Amino acid sequence: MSIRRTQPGRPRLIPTTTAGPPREQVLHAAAQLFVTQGFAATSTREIAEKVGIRQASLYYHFTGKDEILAELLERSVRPTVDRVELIEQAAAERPETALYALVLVDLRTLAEAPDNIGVLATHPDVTSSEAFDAFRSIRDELARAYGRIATQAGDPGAAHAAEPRHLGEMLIHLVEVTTSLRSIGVTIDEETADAIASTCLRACGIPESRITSAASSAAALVAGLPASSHG
Amino acid sequence: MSIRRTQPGRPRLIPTTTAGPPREQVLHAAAQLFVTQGFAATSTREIAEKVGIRQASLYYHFTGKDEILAELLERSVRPTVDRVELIEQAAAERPETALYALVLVDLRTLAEAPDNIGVLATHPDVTSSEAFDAFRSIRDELARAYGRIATQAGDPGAAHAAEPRHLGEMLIHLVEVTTSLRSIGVTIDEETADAIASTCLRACGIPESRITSAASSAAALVAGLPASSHG
DNA sequence: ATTATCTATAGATCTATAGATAATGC
DNA sequence: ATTATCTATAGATCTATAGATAATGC
Repeated sequence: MSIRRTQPGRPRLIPTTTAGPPREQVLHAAAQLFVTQGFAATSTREIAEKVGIRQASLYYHFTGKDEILAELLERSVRPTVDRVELIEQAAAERPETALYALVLVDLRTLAEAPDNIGVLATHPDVTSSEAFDAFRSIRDELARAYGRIATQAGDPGAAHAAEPRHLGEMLIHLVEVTTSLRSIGVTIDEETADAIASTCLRACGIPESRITSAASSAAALVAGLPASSHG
Repeated sequence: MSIRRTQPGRPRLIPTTTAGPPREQVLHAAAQLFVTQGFAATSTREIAEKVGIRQASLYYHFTGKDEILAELLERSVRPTVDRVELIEQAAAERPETALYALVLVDLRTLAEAPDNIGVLATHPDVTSSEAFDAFRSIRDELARAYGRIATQAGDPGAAHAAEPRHLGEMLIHLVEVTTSLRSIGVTIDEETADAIASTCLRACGIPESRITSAASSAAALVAGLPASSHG
């Protein structure tokens, strides 16, 4: 078998050092810059420089800067969204187990996403531009799922009984501590994940005894979920 | 006593409708735009338009866009920072009371700051540009204070014993749920503040009984703090 | 004289398009 | 022919400065 010397297409001025398809190289470079500097503050020229191609060459792979970010955003939630329906089915019987499981799954998604792209969701560029409406509605649906499950799991006639929507927003925020920790170099191990998940349940007013049992049954529930279809 | 008809200086093309000194008008308009769209995505022209002056007129009040954001950032933490030293003195004897009090003070600062400017601290523009080094070092010192107090208050030989710096970062993040809630229209009442503060202590591994007593003594401690010197 | 605006604009971007070029694939 | 780059650039910004102007204050 012969080794392919070069790729189709005009060669780059600076030969590629990174592996992988050019589109992925662009996403990776853009992610690093967006996460650290922000979307609006990052120019297409910077992205191209990081990849090692000319600024205009980006437009062969993407219709524009917006499309690059849209793709990164989508990837930062897909693994969670793919599992949320199955988890919510479990909520009817054991809501606090479902909540714990949802938190674990979301934590893992954020912890494993390349370049810590989970932070992008809270960047103001994303929350203000229409270009990311599609992502925002996905994330909104996730927040509502959090709110529904947490409302079922939480102390029923308690004073804490916030609106589901608010509860959902709060839980999403708590889970995002993952991205804060990652950005200062902390790796999220299983113990940390359990501490965060427990904190989420406590914030919903769920008593300790139920948290402990939720933790073990959630671990089983998560282990039983099918892998995400990355297509 | 006669009413002053006009102000010194050339009149604006569009007569001012908002009260207050022009510098404050600029800060207010910029805050609204920065918070919703982000710093990099907001042009000086947009700020000027919102104020009702010409773009170039901004530069009479500020040396540039950076200075506007720097001032807003400073205002978003000053009330907390002004009180942190007194609170930390209390930590030597009753660390969990001090931690609860610090969270309450910080929550109130974020809840009462105009235009929800507390969100700016996490915007990527702020965390990446050297122009805001001064703010970042203030906020860093606050995070370290959180970490020190929480480490004193937390379960001493527990497995949770994270590094003080990480603990501080986590607590800062938890408190920032305030800005998330404000941005979806929730007003932070006393009950909500207590729920958040308790959650913070729980996340540090402090048992319920000590949280309850910390809550009441912290309320007294906070009430006894002098007002911030807004100069 | 001082204050706070205005007009006009230089110079530096930045995004996206048009069209050429240099590889491989058939 | 197809693929993936390149060069060149139009057009639209955007920030900040220079200098004029129209008020009040003394």
